[in-house]
Amino acid sequence: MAKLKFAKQNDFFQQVYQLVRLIPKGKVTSYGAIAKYLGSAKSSRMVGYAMNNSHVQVPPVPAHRVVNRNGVLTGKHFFAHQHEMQQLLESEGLIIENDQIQNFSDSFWNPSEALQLY
DNA sequence: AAGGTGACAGTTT
DNA sequence: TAAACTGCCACCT
Repeated sequence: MAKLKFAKQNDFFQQVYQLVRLIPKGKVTSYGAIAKYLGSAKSSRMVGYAMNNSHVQVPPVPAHRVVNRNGVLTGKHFFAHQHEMQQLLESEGLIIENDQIQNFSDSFWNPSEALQLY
């Protein structure tokens, strides 16, 4: 009885959420890197799409640590307050200017390398 | 059930 | 050089 409705999105989204939760504080990654790590390099758009439900996920997903390939805070508009994403990143020691992360390459966190895929 | 969508990325003009 | 177009694939209505 009582089927669990939230067991629906178990495939891609959950993997994305888990991976995003593994991003260390002060580090950021890109949608493409996540998609590639999950095996679907072409599904980078879907990664961002997954973040739409990130706010209802539990535990919460640090979506602010995910930006696009250019290091631009493209998803800031999806936060409660437009500057929330930037502020969160700044509180983690990152420098953001004109909605773009400075020294992005230096703060980039590559899941494939960090998790040391065998 | 089928079509439309998108918090991207890569290619072309 | 920068801007614009297309591909993409899993989710959503």
